[in-house]
Amino acid sequence: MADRPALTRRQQDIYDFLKDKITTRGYGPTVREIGNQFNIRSPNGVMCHLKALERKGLIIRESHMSRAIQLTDHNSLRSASVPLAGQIAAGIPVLAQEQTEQIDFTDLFNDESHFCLKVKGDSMIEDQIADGDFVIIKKQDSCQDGEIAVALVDEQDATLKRFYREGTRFRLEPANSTMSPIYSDNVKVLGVLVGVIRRY
Amino acid sequence: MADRPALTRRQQDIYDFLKDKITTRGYGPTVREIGNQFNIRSPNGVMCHLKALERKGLIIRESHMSRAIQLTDHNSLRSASVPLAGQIAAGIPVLAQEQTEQIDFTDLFNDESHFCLKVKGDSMIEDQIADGDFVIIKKQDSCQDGEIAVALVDEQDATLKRFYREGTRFRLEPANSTMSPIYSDNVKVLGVLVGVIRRY
DNA sequence: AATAGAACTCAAAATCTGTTCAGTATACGA
DNA sequence: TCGTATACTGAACAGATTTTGAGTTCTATT
Repeated sequence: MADRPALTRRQQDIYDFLKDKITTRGYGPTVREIGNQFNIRSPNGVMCHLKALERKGLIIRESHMSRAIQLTDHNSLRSASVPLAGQIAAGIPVLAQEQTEQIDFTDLFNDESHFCLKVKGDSMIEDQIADGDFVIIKKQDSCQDGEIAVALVDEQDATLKRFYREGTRFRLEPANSTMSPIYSDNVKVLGVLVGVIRRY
Repeated sequence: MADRPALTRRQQDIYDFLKDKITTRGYGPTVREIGNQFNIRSPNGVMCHLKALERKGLIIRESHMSRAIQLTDHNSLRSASVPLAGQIAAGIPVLAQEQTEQIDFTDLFNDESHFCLKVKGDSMIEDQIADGDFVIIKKQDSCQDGEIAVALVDEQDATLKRFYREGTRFRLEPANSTMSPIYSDNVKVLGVLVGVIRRY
């Protein structure tokens, strides 16, 4: 985005404080709260900094309104979204010049219904799930045949596999032709795969 | 989490309004702003709702402080993080009973320096990047040999490949044994791969 | 019919808050 | 040395804001 003028050490500290309060608490500090934090006894001492931050484009304030401080880059830290620049391919690649679209991944990050597991091993490699990947699992106690699920086998071992019902027993099929399926009568589904995240 | 008492229609509307303001603007509304939004002429009419929401555990307020409304589930929507429940493997799987750790993916979602591309085709399939995956690219105009990068070839075609310098020319190598590398003198790096996200 | 809770109106008090005005001190480049 | 920017103190004002108390209306329940 726009490159902003350099901040002084003090201004940076205050900006960080604002950001922290807004993101972790949900509302910003008052002028006096900031002063209290940094041992500035006069509200005007703080006003001076806020004006500097606004002048330099880091925050936007609504005048005469308490705590009405917006961070100009608030949206970038708010949700799990990134600009979608287009598609990219092997033979005929496309890269949109200006990315207008934003793609949102917040659905993968719902604390209530999802959890995350780090993958160990290559048992799902043919489904492009590699060692070290993080899988996002939606909690549910059943799933359909063929879905990739986290299942607890014999009340003991949890594993990520494709899930199939075969009469009374279950088949847990790895996506790796060098491995064999697990068969068991005692399989409990913990959740189904809804996402994969890999970091480089 | 804890299941909360049911809200009335009105309370739900007001809660949604609070949530919207806090997440999109960075600071919540005042009692009067809420009243204005819902045509409640008296601040006390709003107070009544806020007290109900606090009693039901959806918000926490600091008394006598303006806009000092916290959403109790603020953290769950704030950042791109999910509980990390442990590791999961083929042979010897581990699933932590209680997930204490939270794993954070916000680093992948920095609007300023990252962008996202949807992958088309199977040219990187052997690196477990499949058709339809989203790749997170960190903007930079150079990269090291062997890194996976988005590169513009002949000022025309952008492509995701492993990047190698070979004297004056460049080699862009697909991770697919059925495909051949691209060779060109005119290659411009747009960014390097830092993450992959797949949704099911 | 009586009771209770939700959802308000109106008015007023007690705080909070942002803002401004008048100065002070320090560092830094011209 | 002068001017400028940063970083404050202290005091005071005007307007915002939360909170409370006293009632009213409506709806659903008993």
